[in-house]
Amino acid sequence: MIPYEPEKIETKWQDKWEEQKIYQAIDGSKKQKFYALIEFPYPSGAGFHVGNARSWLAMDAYSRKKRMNGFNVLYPMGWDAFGLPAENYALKNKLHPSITTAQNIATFKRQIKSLGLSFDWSREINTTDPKYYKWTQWIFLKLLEKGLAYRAETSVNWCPICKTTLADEEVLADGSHERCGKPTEKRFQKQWLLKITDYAQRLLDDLNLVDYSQKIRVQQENWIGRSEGAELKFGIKGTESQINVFTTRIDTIFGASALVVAPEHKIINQLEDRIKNIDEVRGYQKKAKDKSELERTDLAKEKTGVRLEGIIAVNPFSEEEIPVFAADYIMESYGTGAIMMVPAHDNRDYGFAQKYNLPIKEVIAPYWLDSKYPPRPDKQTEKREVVTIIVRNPKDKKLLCLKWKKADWQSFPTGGVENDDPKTAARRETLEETGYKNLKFIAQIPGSTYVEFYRPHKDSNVYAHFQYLVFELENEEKIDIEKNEINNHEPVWISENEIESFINVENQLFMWRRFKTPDLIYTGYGVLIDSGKYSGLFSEDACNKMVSWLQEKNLGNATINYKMRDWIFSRQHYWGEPIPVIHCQKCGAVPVPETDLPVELPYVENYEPSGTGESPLANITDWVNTKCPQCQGEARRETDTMPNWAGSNWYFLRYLDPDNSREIAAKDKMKYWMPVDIYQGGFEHTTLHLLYSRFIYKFLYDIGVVPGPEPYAKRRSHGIVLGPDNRKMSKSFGNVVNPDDIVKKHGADTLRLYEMFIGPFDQAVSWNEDSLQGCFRFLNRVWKLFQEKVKEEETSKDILRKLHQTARKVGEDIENLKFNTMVASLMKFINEWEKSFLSKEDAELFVKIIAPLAPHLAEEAWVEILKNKFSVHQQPWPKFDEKLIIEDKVIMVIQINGKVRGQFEMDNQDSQDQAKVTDQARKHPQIIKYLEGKEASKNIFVPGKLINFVI
RNA sequence: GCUCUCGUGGUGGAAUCGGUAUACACAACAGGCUUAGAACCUGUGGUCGCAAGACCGUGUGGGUUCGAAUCCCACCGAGAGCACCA
Repeated sequence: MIPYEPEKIETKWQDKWEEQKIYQAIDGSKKQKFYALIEFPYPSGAGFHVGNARSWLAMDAYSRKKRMNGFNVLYPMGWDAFGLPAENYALKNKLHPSITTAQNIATFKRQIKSLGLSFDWSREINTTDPKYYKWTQWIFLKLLEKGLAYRAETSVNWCPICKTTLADEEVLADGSHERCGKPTEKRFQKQWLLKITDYAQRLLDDLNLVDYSQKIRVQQENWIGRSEGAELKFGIKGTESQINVFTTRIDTIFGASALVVAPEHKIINQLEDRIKNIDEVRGYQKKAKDKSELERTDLAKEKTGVRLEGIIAVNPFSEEEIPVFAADYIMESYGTGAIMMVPAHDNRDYGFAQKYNLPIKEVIAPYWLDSKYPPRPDKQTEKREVVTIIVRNPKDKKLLCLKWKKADWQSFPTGGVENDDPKTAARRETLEETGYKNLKFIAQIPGSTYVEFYRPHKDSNVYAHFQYLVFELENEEKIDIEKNEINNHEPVWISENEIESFINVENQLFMWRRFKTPDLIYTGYGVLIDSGKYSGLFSEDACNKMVSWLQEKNLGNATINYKMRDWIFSRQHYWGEPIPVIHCQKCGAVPVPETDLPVELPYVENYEPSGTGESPLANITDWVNTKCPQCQGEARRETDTMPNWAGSNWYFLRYLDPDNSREIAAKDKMKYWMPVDIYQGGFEHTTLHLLYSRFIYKFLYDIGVVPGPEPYAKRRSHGIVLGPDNRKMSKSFGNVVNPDDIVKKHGADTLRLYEMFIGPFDQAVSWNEDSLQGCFRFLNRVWKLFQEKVKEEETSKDILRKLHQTARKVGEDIENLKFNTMVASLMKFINEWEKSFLSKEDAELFVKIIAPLAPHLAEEAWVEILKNKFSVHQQPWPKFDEKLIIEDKVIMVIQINGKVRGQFEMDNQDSQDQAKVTDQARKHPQIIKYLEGKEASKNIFVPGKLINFVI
């Protein structure tokens, strides 16, 4: 037998695949296309690590299977080579970025080849190639033309170490720079911005057009952060001025005890003369401005503010007069930069109100609890003859009205303490420990599960929690509350519309009383109290009615706000695409004419950031000084460059037509290949690259360049690979695993197998080479089997069935990206194969299903051992035989009251027949003793699986 | 604080329209092969019991169900993302 020596076979086939170009995608083929995309890497100095490789390998297996399925597969690769890390690396190593980048790409390509990845290299792209970035610049010109790129003086994040401005997204939550980890500062500077906010709603809506995993979708939604609310005007007493306020909770307006504006708010300048303590206010403004990002995000920080003395706002609903504050917990950039403060129903407002001694007025009552249970030890419970509880089922929002008379409390079907059952007793004990003595009643709502009392947290409160109801409204018949002599034990469903009339009938708001003590703020929806004519309404209804009223009086309107902000598009760096704009004293910012593209990055010796806020390009006078394209006068080029996201926004289009010098890509090619069928990448790019590129693609769609509204039909993300120490693989931790070492030791196929087997593809996994052995062993065994367990005889029926079952499982698992169970099923199969043998034909089937995973071994077995024609990767994916998969014998399980008590084998056909199964099961020796002298009240039968006797 | 995800043997994990929990692999132990080691092969896998078998068992408590890792509620814990977002 020839031993398995991967180093010998792997390079041999890698060379042959390259030579024969078997992985090239064909433009405009008659075959159905399939575009599989992975995020193209930034070619870093150290080469890539096993974490990077994981998703490429997964998509490689996927692409290989799709090719075998008969698709014309495009699986391309390129280089996202612009950006800060390239520049930093080059600075450190005293080499020009273009040289180091080229070197790094060579390393990456060597590594990629050694893993046997099936990329189509004829379409390789590089974002730093002027022929490529010509089109990055072209897109910018189009954005400029449509008014989606603009310049504005903005507060930007500045990193004093890297001497550059940063996007919000590059600053971590603690205010440090994502790359260097050092604190950042705020600076004001003229910057280019892209109006991604114009696309906010479409970016949100069109998530419906694509298949993204739930996690990605939710994160994008949160990032866009749509919130619906109302904008309304508060008048300032004695002036014509008004303050615009945005709120999502207009239903709480009767509880507003102040207005709070951002320190930068324009009202301060407007009414400067009226503010009696203007010096104090100015001082506060200055202090707020000087605060670093770090201080402003400090959670433990107490809220500060300053009252605008002499300014009184008027609540348009209650006509109450309330003070106005400026505070830095209000963001100028979100909403209107002003809020109404409702301390009783907002945690931040509550903290602020306590500090400044403002009234806390509750206007929303939680409505699902009645205060009767349990009696508060610190308060006299009101005596009432009738108690009503309203419970809202959160699922379908139906409301249940329960009413019973005091006399009947003890007669509830279950639960009264009077007739303690063990569970109730235990509950009462728990309650008594918490300080509630003399408990009289623990009522169980009929049909619901039970009423549980517990201490929620911070041992401040005890409140009652009712488990939700399990009833369904069988018919929607209306119930006349007044007439209905409500049966004390029967629940009565009422619809939400009826609640208002119900309240009127009862006219008893006591039932909304709460358990909470005032130091816990209730921020949810509820029933309005102390809110004038809106009292008694539910929050949702109240919001609608209040907005209508505002519209009528022309005081406000329903509005929508987004958290997402415009995208700062300037960088003060050398290693990026120059922004194609010329600044002329006469004409202003003039776009470079399309015919002059690309604006090439000049070669320059000294490319260190200037640190003044200007890019190093500013020093190259003969490049900077130019003529204005409009007036031909003296002018200067824009010296800022684009962020590294610019080149990656649209790269997937360039793969379709990488050498096109007339357009981004030919229309027919885009029409054929787009959209990307599956886009696989890291979860960390969900709100950056993924959202940005969707925006740019939509823009290109609007100007008629691309054929559809969404670039990626399907997006999945993979879990990151952590180092053996469970930390993120990073050079600074020294836990980076280089695939080269593993390839050298065990071969590429072992690495490929292991990366898939290590754990669920979408979850984070830590690298642990213990089970790498198992994968190597597996391949050795497969190798041995091909040589020793392939015979010129027909495969036994049993093993053939298992082979076809495995083929089905492998195919399904690849489609569902469940690579770990795919490997497991292959391993399971060879455990069977070892006990038997396969015919040559069936061995070939096995080679095909293992080919996407272990392409080298499969090719060697296909060509050299089984003597077939090159290449296994161009064979059709095997069809499993439905009939062969069906087992003829099945194991039936016998349960008594749901517990497994025995099992027996029977014919698959008979196992579908309840009578036959019951009959056989009754005769089973383990079962007889259970059934003796007893009658099974019913039995549950699951065809082909089990029978359950209920005694 | 908010949003999302997750919690199963010594370990990575499998099983979710509710139906035999622990597939597959690693490690460990025992045995075989071997001068020896490596490699390879076989066996074992919660507790009690000689055994048949019984009982426990998927973070905790409760519920629904003939039957729950899976569905519902609460709690505890871990991870990720966002964060003074009105």
